[in-house]
Amino acid sequence: MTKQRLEVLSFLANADQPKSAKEIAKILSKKGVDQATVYRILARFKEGCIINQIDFQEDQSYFELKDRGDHHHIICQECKKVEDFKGCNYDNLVNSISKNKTGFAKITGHSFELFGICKSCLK
Amino acid sequence: MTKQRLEVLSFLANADQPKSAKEIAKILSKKGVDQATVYRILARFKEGCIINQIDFQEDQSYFELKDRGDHHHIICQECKKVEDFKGCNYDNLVNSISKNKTGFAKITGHSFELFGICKSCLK
DNA sequence: TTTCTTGCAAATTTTTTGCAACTTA
DNA sequence: TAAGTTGCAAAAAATTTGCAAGAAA
Repeated sequence: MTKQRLEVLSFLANADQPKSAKEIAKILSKKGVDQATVYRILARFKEGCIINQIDFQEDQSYFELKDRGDHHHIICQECKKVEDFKGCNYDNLVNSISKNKTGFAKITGHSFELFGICKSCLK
Repeated sequence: MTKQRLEVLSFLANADQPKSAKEIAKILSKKGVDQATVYRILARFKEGCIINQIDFQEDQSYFELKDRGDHHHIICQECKKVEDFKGCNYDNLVNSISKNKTGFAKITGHSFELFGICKSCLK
C-alpha cells in the first residue's frame, strides 16, 4: 500500500458520486501523483474488486468504491447530476434469469443505471 | 439518408451482438467509409434514438439497433461472448423507483447488463 | 534485499474538428 | 439550390508503455 494508492482511495471515499479516471488524475496531479500511476492504480483496484466501474453511456468510465454497498444510480442527461438509489430487489430477478441461462455457468456481477431528466433541468 | 448511413444500419442489422465504434469503423473502411464519418453517424443515430449504446465496463462503447426490441445482455468476462435475454419485467421496478425519486422529473432510459462466466470458459 | 510501484516521456489508441467538395431532397 | 454530409488530414483527448529510479515489505 503506497501513498499514491491511499490518495486514490481517500479521494473515492470522499466522493459523493462516481468519478472519472480523468478527474481523479487531474485532482491527484496536484498532489504530485502522475496520471499513468492513476490509470495503473484504477486498473489494479478494478481487478482486485476494490472499486466498481460505472458506465453512464458517455465514452468515459467512472469509478466508485465497492464498499459503498449495493446501490445504483440515476443520472440526469442534461446536467449529469447523479443520485443513488437502493432498495430494489432485483437480485431475485438476476437469480431467476441466471437459472434460465443455459449458456452461462454463473453470474458474477451486473450493472443497472437509470437515465432521466432531473427536476431542475425540466424547467 | 446517405450511402454511408445505410452501410452502418446494414452492418448493425446483421450483427448478432453489439458492435464497437472501432469495429464498425474498421469494417466499413473497407467500403470506403471514413472513420470520422462513422463516429459522426453513430453520434447522430444515438441522438435520434435509432441505436442504443451498451456498456460492458470495458472503456469502449458498443452499439446496437434499437429496433431489436427490449432485451439485455449477459457477457462472459473471459471470452466476451454475449447472449441476449428478455422476459424480465423489471420495467415495473423502474416505474416504482421513478415514483419514489423526488429529484427526478422523469426516467427516459436504463441500462441493465449481467456479467458472468460462460460454460465454455468455466472448464 | 528483493519485489513491486512510481514518474517521466513518449507512443498508442480513440475520438473530434475544420474545411472544401460533394450529395441529397 | 439549399441544407446537410462526407473525406481528408490534422488535432485533441484518453490511455498505455518502457525503463530507470525509488519505495515497500
